Amino acid sequence: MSQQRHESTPGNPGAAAAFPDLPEATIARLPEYLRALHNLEGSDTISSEALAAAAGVNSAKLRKDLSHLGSYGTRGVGYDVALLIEQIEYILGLDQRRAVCLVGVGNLGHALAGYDGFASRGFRIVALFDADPARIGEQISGLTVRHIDDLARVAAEESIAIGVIATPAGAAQAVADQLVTAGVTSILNFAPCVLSVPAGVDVRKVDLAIELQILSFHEHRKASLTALPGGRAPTGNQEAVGS
Amino acid sequence: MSQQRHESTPGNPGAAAAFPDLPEATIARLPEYLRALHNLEGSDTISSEALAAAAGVNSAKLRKDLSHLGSYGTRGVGYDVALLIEQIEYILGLDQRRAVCLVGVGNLGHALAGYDGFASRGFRIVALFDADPARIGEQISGLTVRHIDDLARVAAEESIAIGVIATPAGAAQAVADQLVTAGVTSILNFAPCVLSVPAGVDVRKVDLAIELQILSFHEHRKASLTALPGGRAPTGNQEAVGS
DNA sequence: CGCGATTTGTGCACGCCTTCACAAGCGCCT
DNA sequence: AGGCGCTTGTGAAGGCGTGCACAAATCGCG
Repeated sequence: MSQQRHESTPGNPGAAAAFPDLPEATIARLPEYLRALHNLEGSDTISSEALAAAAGVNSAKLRKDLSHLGSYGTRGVGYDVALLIEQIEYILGLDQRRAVCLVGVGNLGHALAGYDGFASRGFRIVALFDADPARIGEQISGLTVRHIDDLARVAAEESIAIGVIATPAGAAQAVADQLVTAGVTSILNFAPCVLSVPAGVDVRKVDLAIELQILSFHEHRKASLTALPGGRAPTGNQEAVGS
Repeated sequence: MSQQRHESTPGNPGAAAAFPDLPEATIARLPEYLRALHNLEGSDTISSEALAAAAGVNSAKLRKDLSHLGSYGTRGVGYDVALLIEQIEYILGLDQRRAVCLVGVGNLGHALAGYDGFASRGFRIVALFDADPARIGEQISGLTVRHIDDLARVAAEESIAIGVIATPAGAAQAVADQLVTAGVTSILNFAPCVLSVPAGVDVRKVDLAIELQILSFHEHRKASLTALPGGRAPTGNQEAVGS
């Protein structure tokens, strides 16, 4: 897919030693490994074959990914589950339980605010914002919706570095600008539009409709293949987003 | 990230002519081009440079992508907006307004059921299912929540080929099995787990927490770089999921 | 009609990622 | 202590995707 880094990655040998720059593809898989590992707690060690199966990837790929983190496996035995969890969580910075704010408590934002998958995997949603005066003050999952103009103040107080945009597309760029001004340096964008941000700010985009459209393409292709003389039903895919 | 096709792609020259097999990376970008094009309706033609900017990609990449569909541009002029929209929608199979069902109307499923981005981009959510008896009969966005056991019957009646799973992880595999049995051949999975499906069924996964974890990694990296002597603030990323 | 400006379509080279295959290392059992 | 089986870690090859740079083609204008 289409992950890319526009990073210049300047030569920085000191930093490289302290913080190995992992391939982007590897980083995208680490959370998957972590989830699989958490399901395996109780086991002491696990082989690359078993962990790869649990994470839905090739075992060679898994070993290469983990080798980039250092050697946390024992030949003939496997990987130490607890140690590996600790290492991956450290690399991903999850041990800090980062503060996250969410802007836009409409249909989707409402659900995200209550999504317990964030809390259970290393994040704290600490503030909700919206521009609609009618929504200010509303209580959602123990948080009070605040006005977007309070963003800068609250972000500073709570040391918020990550922001989630769940507004309509039309408002997203303005919100992104406000987030950047407030010191946020990572943005997860659910609005279907391209955001323009200064260097040093990371943006990841999730577009729910795009995923369906990709599936629709494969449906269309499957249908046109089976409809043709000599056409064969294709074998299945298992794809993951994010990467 | 980690998009991959486990497709065997058998030699099928007849089908290849009728339905060119596009690179997976290209397919993942087509929806993005389509969205940008819809924002440009009113213009007659558009250059690859302008469209690429609107879609957030490189212009050479855009031209190469579109060239895979055939020649719908005119040198010296640009691409015909209306024609390109029509072509991309055809390739993606969106002109059929595919029926989609959603299983799991909890926190996230509720939001997805009401998400208008699906309807506005070529899909019809025609049925909602849940296993919880307390939820059966509930009205959401004009649809009635039905029991999961009705899935096979409804799927056949409505010709549903795409299913969305928004259940807890523990229930996802069982739901996937039921979807497959009901004839669904494409699944969009929001549950944080790996699904096992037979050949011929496509699965795409969206894990909201994973996206945050990837951002967290970059935050961690940025922090460790700036803290080091000689460390430099890195330049910004703009990444897209999906592909 | 011819020329220049503009934009598409693409050959090519480079780099990243994946996958295979195997050497190196570890533990257990005798 | 030695050997055997198992698993990790990695070298190398191949494939895919990206982006540059340019040739080919079209339009408009004089």
